[in-house]
Amino acid sequence: MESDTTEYILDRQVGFLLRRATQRHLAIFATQIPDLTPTQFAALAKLCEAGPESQNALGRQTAMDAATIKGVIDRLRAKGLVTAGRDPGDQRRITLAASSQGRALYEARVAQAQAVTRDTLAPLTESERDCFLALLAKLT
Amino acid sequence: MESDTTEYILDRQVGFLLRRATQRHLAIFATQIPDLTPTQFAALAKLCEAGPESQNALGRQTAMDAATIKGVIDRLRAKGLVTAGRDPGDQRRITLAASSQGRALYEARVAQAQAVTRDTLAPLTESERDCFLALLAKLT
DNA sequence: AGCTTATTGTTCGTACACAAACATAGACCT
DNA sequence: AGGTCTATGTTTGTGTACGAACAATAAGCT
Repeated sequence: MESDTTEYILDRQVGFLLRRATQRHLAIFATQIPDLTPTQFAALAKLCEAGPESQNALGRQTAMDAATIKGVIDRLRAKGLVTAGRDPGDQRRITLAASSQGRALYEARVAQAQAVTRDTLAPLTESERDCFLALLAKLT
Repeated sequence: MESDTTEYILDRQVGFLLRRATQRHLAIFATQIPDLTPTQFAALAKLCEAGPESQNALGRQTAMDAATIKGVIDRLRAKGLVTAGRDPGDQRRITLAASSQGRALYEARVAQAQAVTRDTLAPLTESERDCFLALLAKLT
């Protein structure tokens, strides 16, 4: 039996499906939380949940490289949601913390953020959801 | 029993996992196919598999909006992989086709492109793979 | 102390991704 | 024919993403 190894079916490639699922997810996120992007929310959430941190360390925890986290933090600082100061013990470090405004906004949006995950997974049944998340986590 | 509805665990949100899985996939793609990006390859592949098409139509088939597909096609044209001409029947349309160079490059890379999907799904077992792809396709 | 190496943050260049506003061209309808 | 609606492509602006190169600082080693 000759299998069609030469045929490339775009719609069956993981990358393509991942891209489409991400597109849908981003649309859902933008609907639920119009005033923050997913990465901005992730950074703010980490600062609120885990406390002050250096910029690079925060980037590592939120899976953003140094160049990316910089842009995200710049925008959060411009919005007054995050404050920054030099670390007295290490002159290279910038210590970041959520401002009171940032914390308030975070707390006001957590419920919607959880709704985003719910809505994104809505096409799946309860058990499919668990299965999907477990498998997705393995591809990290 | 009080459930922690207020706690937001980043690492359990679909969006975060999708982003990380995508990051890993992009890294694998860049290793296997350094001379094209995933979107560029997708556009080229569609043109090779499905034949000439208008720019917007190609965008729809590859899940890119008009602004995005334009940039992708501009870069493919700059590399000489895609040729473009006005549609005689509809003066708005740009008819795109893979050049002979483009077709040759595509054929030389299909095997690697399939390896990308294989490598990306490598952490999963055979049956997990099918399950995952089926569920992922539902979130589209 | 002096040298080396690693870490932190910045900047630049490239490439998606989408919203919004725009110009042009077809299609349709009365 | 004239008017409306839709489709096609372009442009601009904002926001991720990442690689590469860089300066400043810290840490470790001899």
